[in-house]
Amino acid sequence: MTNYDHFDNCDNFDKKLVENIKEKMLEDTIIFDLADLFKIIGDSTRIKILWALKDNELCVCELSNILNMSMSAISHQLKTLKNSNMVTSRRDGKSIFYSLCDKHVHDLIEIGLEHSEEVLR
Amino acid sequence: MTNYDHFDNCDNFDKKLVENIKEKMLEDTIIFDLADLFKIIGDSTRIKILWALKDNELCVCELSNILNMSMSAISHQLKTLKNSNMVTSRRDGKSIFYSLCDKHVHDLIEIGLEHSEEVLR
DNA sequence: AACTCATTTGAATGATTGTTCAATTATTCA
DNA sequence: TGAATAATTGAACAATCATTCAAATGAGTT
Repeated sequence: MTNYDHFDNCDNFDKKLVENIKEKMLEDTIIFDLADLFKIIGDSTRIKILWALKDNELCVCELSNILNMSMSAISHQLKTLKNSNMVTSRRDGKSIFYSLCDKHVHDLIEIGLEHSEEVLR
Repeated sequence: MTNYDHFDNCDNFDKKLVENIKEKMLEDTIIFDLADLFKIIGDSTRIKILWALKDNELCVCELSNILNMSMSAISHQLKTLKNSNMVTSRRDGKSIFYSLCDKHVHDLIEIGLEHSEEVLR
């Protein structure tokens, strides 16, 4: 556990400000959860899947056709999305239908869309 | 350019629905920009940096102390944040002060925080 | 000018990740 | 039961990425 305390001595180092910011820093568990959340939607394939599932439930075969990707690739990504509680599935005969778990998931993408133009210039 | 058209023939394949979703799919450029945006804030170090810069401008030395990481690591991350137009810098003497480029950046993290508890169970 | 301070840079490393491929499971239908 | 369909799985591969280390830069100081 390295402690980089040899870096607390630059000329303008504002000890009070730094301590204040340290106190107000988010807890590590929260930060890691938050990073994980953004990591999940930080992939174009997964964004497409979530966008396709916006108003419909779809089977792997249909998603594979919509994204023009192999069913295996889609299935792997659906598993990731399921592990993050973003999609659920239900079996109907031979097919398995996926749908959004939570409206929050879609909201986040919408909000990202609104901000992306402005943030990324 | 593989075309996975051998996947458009499962029993329940809803051709109309699939075509409809394809039409409403986001443009690729938009999806990639959006994925890039989420990718950038999908890292705990960068989230901490952005959170620390919420209300203050800070130099690399201070950030290095707040995150307890080497200045080199911080500097590398600041560079990616700068390339994504999320932070700016200004030199003052020997130090270089970084600050948030845009309120949208911080908004996105706040929104992610609100949603993360509900999305991630 | 030489010296220190604050930061940046580039190469190297280990870790993670998205997709492919081949094999496997689970269900339906004949 | 056996064949066909729909989806999942795990290993393998290449690509990307965060951090470290050592060296280099640029600004202030003496």
